[in-house]
Amino acid sequence: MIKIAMVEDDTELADVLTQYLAKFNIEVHNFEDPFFALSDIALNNYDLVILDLTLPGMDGLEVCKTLLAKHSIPIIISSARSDITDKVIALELGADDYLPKPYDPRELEVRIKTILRRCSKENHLIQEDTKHEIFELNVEKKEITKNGEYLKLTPAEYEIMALLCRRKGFIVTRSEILEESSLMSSDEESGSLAVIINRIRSKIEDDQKNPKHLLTVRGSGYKLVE
Amino acid sequence: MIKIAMVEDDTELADVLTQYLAKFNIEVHNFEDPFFALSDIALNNYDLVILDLTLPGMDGLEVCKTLLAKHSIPIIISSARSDITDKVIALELGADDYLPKPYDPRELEVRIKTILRRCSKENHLIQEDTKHEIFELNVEKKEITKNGEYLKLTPAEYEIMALLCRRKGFIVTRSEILEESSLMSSDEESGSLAVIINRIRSKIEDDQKNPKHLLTVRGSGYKLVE
DNA sequence: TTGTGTATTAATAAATCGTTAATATTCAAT
DNA sequence: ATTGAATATTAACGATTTATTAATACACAA
Repeated sequence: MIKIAMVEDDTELADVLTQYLAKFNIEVHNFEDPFFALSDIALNNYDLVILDLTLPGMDGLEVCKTLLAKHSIPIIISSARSDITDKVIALELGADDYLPKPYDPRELEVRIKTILRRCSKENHLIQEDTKHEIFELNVEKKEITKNGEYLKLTPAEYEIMALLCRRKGFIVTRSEILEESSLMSSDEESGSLAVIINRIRSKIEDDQKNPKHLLTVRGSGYKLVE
Repeated sequence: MIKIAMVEDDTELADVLTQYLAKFNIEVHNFEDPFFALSDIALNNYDLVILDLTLPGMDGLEVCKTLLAKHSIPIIISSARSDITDKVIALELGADDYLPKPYDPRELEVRIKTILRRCSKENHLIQEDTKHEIFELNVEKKEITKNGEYLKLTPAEYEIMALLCRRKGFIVTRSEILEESSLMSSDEESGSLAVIINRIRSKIEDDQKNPKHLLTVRGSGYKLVE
């Protein structure tokens, strides 16, 4: 479970993001008030902070500075201010990423994962006890590996597999897959999905007839387990 | 035993919820009068507050504000007001969840459990003395484990087992099971239930002939014990 | 335009799972 | 102990969901 502190005054946006990220096993606590956020971050162990720069009453960059000074927690800056210097300043200060609004929640999810991966790699301690993941998704490279070995997937296969990877361990419904995948017709009744799932299995399962990783949850959807 | 303070002027609804939640080992004390509620909450240790916003005489949001200021108790807001701003305001204030009326009692039960789990995780102390449960239900993953081991259950088996888990230690009548399970015919006379109970036993009991966990309470129903 | 790679469709097969029914067992009341 | 009602067991059935396969349509790049 990834735990994130978000500092965002647009509660509606915060709500959307919270719900979206929950699907990917990311728990979001939002704070409208940056001071309250700062004190809570001091108390609880968050994995990451998402900080909106356009806050009322306080300059977001100040919050960022304080955070960096007091904690060694990864920070993603999000801002509607088109001012390019903000980005530069934030990154100079030591923020880990900058995401101009508006952005796609999926984009945010990817960045979060990327940053956490990077940070945990920097942390030798954590690197040690990081369990060996069988399936690894590299969004930048558009690559999925199984035990380090590159899986040759077609675009649609990749999209489905990537979604399953991101939601590893959790059920993904058929309609969620169809909605997410731009490459496939969203027709629920079409058999395409089953066909592609089948092809993925032939590529990732040792015994295709007895899947150990890509499981079907009858009546619900599919689920990738390690 | 989970102890909840409910502030709800619709006593009929309060009654229904109280009875429903009692089945899941949740004790509800209802207060029609918010001021009386506030004083009682100060005196007794409740685990959570369910607060109706549409109260007569006093603005529910004021109650919410007072609660948050004086206690660190989780709050679920419930309201018939369709006004979206209420939700936003409540969550901004620091309420933990918002449930628009009318809602399914089952929905409420799930939210209560979720919030308490989340809050107890934040509390390091409580996290320590959490006892090791044999059977664990993960609603999101649609997964039930026994001593950490995944139980492979069919949909109907899962539904029944999930209900038994949620009411762990208490008797669940046959008709309650049949009502709850959408997958099974609600025909009381059908023998299906017995068959499925039997199949569950074969999966969770060490000695199926002498069940230690899924017990039948002759004349009443079934009961899951650890 | 052509060819290769890929998604879709459709038709069939297979697996899954709740139901039924027939029989056995258990338990409590008399 | 005997009886009757409640529950358990087992196997077979059939409806539904999912998998498989092959044929077809489509898109994109050479």
